[in-house]
Amino acid sequence: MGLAKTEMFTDQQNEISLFAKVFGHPARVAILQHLFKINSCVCGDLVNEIGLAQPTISQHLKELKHLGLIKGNVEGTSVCYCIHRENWTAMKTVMTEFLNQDVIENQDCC
Amino acid sequence: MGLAKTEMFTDQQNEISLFAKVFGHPARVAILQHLFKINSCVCGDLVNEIGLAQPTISQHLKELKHLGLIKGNVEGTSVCYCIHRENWTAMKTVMTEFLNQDVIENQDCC
DNA sequence: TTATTTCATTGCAATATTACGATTAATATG
DNA sequence: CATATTAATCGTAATATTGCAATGAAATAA
Repeated sequence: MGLAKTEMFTDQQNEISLFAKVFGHPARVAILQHLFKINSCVCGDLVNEIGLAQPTISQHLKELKHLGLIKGNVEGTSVCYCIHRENWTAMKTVMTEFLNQDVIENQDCC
Repeated sequence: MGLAKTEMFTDQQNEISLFAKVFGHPARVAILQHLFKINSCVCGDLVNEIGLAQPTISQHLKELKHLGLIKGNVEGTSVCYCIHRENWTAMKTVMTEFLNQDVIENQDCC
């Protein structure tokens, strides 16, 4: 049914999977890396930078904004985007805790 | 259309998105957390533990195994699963580098 | 006003994902 | 042997995702 049964899982598990899902497309990874790299707002050149059509980029930006990872500000006829640093840090805490579950060596039994 | 244009992105960007995608479903997050929690192999009770049907769990396990994050070993009529700790650590390096991009405060311009 | 620019939205086609019933394969047990 | 147990695979339905052409909305420029 193409539909995750979220009610069977904890809020934490659903939150982790939502953050992970938004990173699950290379275009969104590329957009975020570019925003970090220029370390300020980007106005307009993301379409040239990434190489997908303008409506496609706009859709990816919408998803990133919906999760709160970026901010968008209208600036004349263009819109400036940048990382939402507070929310990024909060997301990082959640994801890092998941990734850092104890990895005890020589406990493998398979 | 329904298909990511991976050839437009770097290997690193594609790798990050592949790891993220597998974490993009709460059932797979729950499976991994359970494997870490018991800190050994689990034989069979994942279906009871997670609450989805057996073919569904089997499919999620297949994806985790395909990415190398878990190991499966046949043990009589059942199969034991556990975290592939080496590969988990390698994955963690890639993901942590992505998450830890510099977050410099007071640089926001929007 | 009439372009022009920039980005969002709509609508659609192609593909992917999720879930599970039915079945199969493999091993164990009586 | 026959039967149970366990998990993978097949097939399919429902839904989600991706990508873009066409269009729309809002601000600016001529």
